[in-house]
Amino acid sequence: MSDFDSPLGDLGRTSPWSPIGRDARDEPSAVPPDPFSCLTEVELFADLSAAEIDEMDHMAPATLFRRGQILYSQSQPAHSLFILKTGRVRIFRVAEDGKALTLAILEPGAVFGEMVLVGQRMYDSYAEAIDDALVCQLSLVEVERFLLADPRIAVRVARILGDRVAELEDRLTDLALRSLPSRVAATLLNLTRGSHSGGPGPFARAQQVRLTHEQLASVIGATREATSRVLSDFAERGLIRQGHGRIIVSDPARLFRLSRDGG
Amino acid sequence: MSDFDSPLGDLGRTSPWSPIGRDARDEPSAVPPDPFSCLTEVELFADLSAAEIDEMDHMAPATLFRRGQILYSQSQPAHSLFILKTGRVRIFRVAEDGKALTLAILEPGAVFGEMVLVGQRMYDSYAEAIDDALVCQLSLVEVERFLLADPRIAVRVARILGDRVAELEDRLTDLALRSLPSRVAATLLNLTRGSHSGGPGPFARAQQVRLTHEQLASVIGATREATSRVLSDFAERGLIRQGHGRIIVSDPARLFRLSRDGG
DNA sequence: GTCGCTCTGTGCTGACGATCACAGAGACGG
DNA sequence: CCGTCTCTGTGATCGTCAGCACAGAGCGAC
Repeated sequence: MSDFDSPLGDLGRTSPWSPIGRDARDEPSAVPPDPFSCLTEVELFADLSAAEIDEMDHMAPATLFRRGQILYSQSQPAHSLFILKTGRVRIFRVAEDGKALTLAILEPGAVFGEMVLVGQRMYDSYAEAIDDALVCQLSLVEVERFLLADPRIAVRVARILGDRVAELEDRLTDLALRSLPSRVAATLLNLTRGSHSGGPGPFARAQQVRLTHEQLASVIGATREATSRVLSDFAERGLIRQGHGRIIVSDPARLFRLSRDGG
Repeated sequence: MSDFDSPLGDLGRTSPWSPIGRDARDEPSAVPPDPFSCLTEVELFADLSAAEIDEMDHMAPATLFRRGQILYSQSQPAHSLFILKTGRVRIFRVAEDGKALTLAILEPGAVFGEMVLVGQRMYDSYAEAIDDALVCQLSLVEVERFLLADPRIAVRVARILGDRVAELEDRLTDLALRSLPSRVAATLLNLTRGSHSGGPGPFARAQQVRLTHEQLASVIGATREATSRVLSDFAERGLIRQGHGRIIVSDPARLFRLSRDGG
């Protein structure tokens, strides 16, 4: 029951950052006493009154997922809206051969599972905690009652989806038209600026990307090896600095030029 | 004034299906006497009453764009919502080196330029008439007054954008994880099913894709030559039949298998 | 410390697809 | 019909990146 019934073969655990071998056998711990708000500071709900937020908070239990745990998958699809409180979550898909592509890396304050809001199922996608992550869930029923009825929120949903469309179009053209070095550069810049996700931070922190080469490769759509080679090159040229599991962008301007010149 | 002021170099007209050399120097003809409705049969407006539709129709002048004409571009961005009445339109982007990727091929009944609804500009994207195309335009001001205020419409906008997100995620994973033959197969299937776009037809016509290899290649994110080779192979295997500028899908089932097996 | 792990660097090989370069084949306009 | 265009087929070459294999490097645990 805890194993995937996905069409994936029984590949070794060497498969790069794909979910095989890391199922959710450990029950996510329901966070016991949590009278803290899941909804404040999240842009989606910015229009709600304090009373409304309060009411919804009671319906949104917080759950702690440990690093590596799967929040949902094909075999266990989600029927709720998620709000990421702390930690990071990645959304990804897996091909028949076990290779994975990361669709998004979410920071605190992000809302995901939005597809249930507009009646789509989330095709084949997985969500996994990158760090230990505290997540609030709103069941579909409440979501419909509260959100879709409210025009202000519907507009916000549209805006969020619009942003997502723009981002996906960017990534699609990058993948189709740009060289690997360009995509690495572009992705690094995105991930540093990416801390705008409605998070509580006043503005972007240090230009630091806390990902391994493997994780980054899965966002870019390339192998770990190729990505490592590009990053080493960038480091030699002084564009970035590296340290296990983190990459510091030291010359964003030059990286930006590189991302558009075609590498 | 009629030439692009984009960063594109002056490439020869050999460049594949990119906008160079095909500007909109011919003024689009305003269709003179057109008391016909732009909005009926378009799902976005399904919730409006007959009177409301009538009122909006008066604000949406129809314009005829000839095959090859550009409806908008970076240099001439659009600030309106478009409704495609007849003909086909493609949305595409162009990289610095002149290579283009087609983001969407729109059929009659499609609404585009939706990004203005949610406050984004349409980054770098072009729209071009594939055939002679009749298009209605709603200026941003009216759009805001009528649409965003109406919760029913806001929800529909969200739904359309949600569909678009799902489609883009599919294409992104295909491009990242699948071989060229797989993508060709998947794209052909998408384009035959794609005739559901709210068009007036009772149901999908013949399983026919009216595109040249070049046009298809630009959707897939590959070169014309590579695409041609794959298509020839498919034809030999009896999966499709070909005729200048059109491809008939004769064995969808086998194509579907091919699209998932990795080629 | 020292074992074990993940993370990173790097060489080699091969395959897929881009690129270049034509040649034949339909379509279309006079 | 005949010339011109666009569309398609196909060969040859070349570069990029995937795939594999392994070695060293940092980090945590005990």
